[in-house]
Amino acid sequence: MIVDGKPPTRGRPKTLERDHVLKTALMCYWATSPDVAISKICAKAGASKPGLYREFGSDDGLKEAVLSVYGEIVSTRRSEILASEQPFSEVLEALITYTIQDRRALGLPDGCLLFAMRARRDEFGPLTRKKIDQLRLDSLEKYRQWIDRAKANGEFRADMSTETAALYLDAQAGNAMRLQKEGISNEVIGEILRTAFSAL
Amino acid sequence: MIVDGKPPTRGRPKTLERDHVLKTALMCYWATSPDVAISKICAKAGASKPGLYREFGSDDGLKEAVLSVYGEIVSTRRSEILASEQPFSEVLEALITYTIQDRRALGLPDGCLLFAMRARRDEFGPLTRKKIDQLRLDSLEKYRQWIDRAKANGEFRADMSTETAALYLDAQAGNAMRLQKEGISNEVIGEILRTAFSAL
DNA sequence: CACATTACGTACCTATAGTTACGAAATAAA
DNA sequence: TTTATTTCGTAACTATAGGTACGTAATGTG
Repeated sequence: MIVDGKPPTRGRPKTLERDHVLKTALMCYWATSPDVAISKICAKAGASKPGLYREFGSDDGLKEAVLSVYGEIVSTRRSEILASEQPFSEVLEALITYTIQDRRALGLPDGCLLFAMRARRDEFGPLTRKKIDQLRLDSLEKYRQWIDRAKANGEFRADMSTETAALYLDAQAGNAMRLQKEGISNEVIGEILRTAFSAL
Repeated sequence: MIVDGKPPTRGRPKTLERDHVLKTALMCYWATSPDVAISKICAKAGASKPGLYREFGSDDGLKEAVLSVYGEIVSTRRSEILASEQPFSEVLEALITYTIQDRRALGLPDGCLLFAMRARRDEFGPLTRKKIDQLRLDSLEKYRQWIDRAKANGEFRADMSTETAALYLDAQAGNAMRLQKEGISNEVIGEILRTAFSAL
């Protein structure tokens, strides 16, 4: 069988749609919890269990792959916002807007899968744990760079360490996502975020 | 067998130490996660499984009972702090001191069991869910009362609704407990709390 | 003493989790 | 067509979860 420019390969052609499975698992984890059983994901994705294991190796491997996809999306968007050359306060406002967007209207679950999984880090396998840690470090690093730039511009108080400020921003974002998952309205969450950011 | 002032009762005397089991379960849940299996709690407490089920009815019942104990302790201490007649800012500082106390030095696990369980509310049975909701409502109510008193004294900005302020305080406390569980130092957490509270 | 009563805990039950053995199916190469 | 190769998915396996049936032990009562 010839597909695209790939050279023809021997053996039975693969039919498992990796991306579809990943997206299915992502939505399952995100909408409910990362506890969702592999069997359920298989059923929802219309894939067989051995197929999943061939592709991802294990439950741990699947979760790692899902987090890679999810982390890529979230991290990309955040980088775009933080890399902006706008004034500090406007970037803050953009962060708020992004955070409290109406996910339901976009067909997305409330809350943030990454924060949900971070809260249960120790329950996962080594691959997932490593991915969680990496995404967290990446996130903090992006915040740090942004804050350091703001400090250089005199837009950020010098009496707060960059590290603490990054932790603060990350914590407030996590807060917002948890409140959203608990059903608090986005307006109130916005008010809370603005209050928290007004301290910077 | 005659114990205390209780009238003698027929049948084999009960040997299961309810309080000991509750404390054991509490520490298990708190130190790791509320996922800890009943069998493990039995082993740690030196009790039999049927004994546990006779006493608490189910996994759900045990978790509810544990939350009752834990909630009572936490809520009592918070009430003491919030009921103080000290100035608003000093009560805030007392809240911070209480929040970032060195739990390890007291032989207690880091973090807060209640916040940990709230994050996973939907995974529990009806009794536990109800208890979680009740404790959360109690907590918010205490914050509201305190804020309203502060407003009456002119110690709190009038442009923020009491409801939102209560949510804000509760959210910051939850944040602190999660950061503590993640291993962030209490000094940094204190700095973050002071920053968050400085916005009020 | 025998009896009614209550709690005890061993040894099981059922359901479900993650995981895989293995024979069948589908392809390219010989 | 046959063979080598690769993937397929049914039907298992093992471990562990929450939960309980039931015979036994320990008490007060008559």
